[in-house]
Amino acid sequence: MKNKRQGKILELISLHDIGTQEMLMEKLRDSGFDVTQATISRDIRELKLARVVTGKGSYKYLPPNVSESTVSVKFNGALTESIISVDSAVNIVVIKTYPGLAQAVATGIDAVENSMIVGCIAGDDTIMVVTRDEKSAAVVSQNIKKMIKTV
Amino acid sequence: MKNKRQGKILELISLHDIGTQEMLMEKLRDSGFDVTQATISRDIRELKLARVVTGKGSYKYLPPNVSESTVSVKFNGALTESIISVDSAVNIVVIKTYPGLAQAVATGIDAVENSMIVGCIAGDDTIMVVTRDEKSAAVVSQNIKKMIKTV
DNA sequence: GAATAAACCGCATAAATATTCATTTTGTTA
DNA sequence: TAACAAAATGAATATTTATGCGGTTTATTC
Repeated sequence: MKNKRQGKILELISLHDIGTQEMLMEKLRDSGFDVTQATISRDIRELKLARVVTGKGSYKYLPPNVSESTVSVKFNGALTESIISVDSAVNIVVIKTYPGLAQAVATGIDAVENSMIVGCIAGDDTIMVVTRDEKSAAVVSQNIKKMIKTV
Repeated sequence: MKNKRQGKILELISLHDIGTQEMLMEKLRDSGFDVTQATISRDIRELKLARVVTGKGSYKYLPPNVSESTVSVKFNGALTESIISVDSAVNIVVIKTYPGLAQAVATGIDAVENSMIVGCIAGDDTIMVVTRDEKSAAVVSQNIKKMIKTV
């Protein structure tokens, strides 16, 4: 029963915008699954669902996605050692590397997928990272600097 | 104050595993931001953070996932079929393509001359289009997305 | 089938988060 | 600067979510 119910939960949240466990409970009951909020809370933990803020400012459950796995990805030491300097202006972070290594480092930055980073482009020894806003640029720049230091 | 604080929040959640707003409140206070849980709740909504279940079964705040705001499409048009996603930040539009195709697509974008576009450069799989201002970036980004969809 | 253990789940409640309302702070215009 | 409007915030509280505990069901082994 539990498996079917959890399958139904995944189906429901992908079909509708469901913002609370109570709302989910009602939908589940419509589908013949008569459970309490407590059980749904446990299901959500087991399914590793995320509760996110939508564009409209309301809340919504989402299936597990890249967000979790991507965050754990870290730079490896070799890459951070190729970085000479990091600087930022407005919403752009500029990273200088030793000649020919920019592509490799940029690949690493792409791997550390981060919602603050819109995208990045690399030449031979320079990388430009476009971030969502000025604030993000500062954070990203600072994070990269920290990574350099800890290596 | 609010902006700095929210920037700090982004920094804190990217550096530590923060599972509750109360925990975040303590870290913020350590950093000199003396605010209440209520304010943090509002910040979280504004920053569109997500609360996700970690691998260990605990909870954790994360920045919003890129995939939410990124349009990823696969289509069968001449140039547009090589485009994976379009996004923008401030006055820059970033277009991701399949590997090696960025140059070709960029040539197409240059061809579609537009007074809003200052210029663009292309790497291997990423194009950056610099526009006059923020509004232009939104328009250009929107137009490209439409081109992808209508093909 | 009986005995035992493990998983499941509801109830009640604790813990965490969101929101209302009143106040203060900040920004704007004259 | 004064007067006003808008934004930001805290305190209290409502709402939502997580969990301890005990009962029940399910699975396993004899």
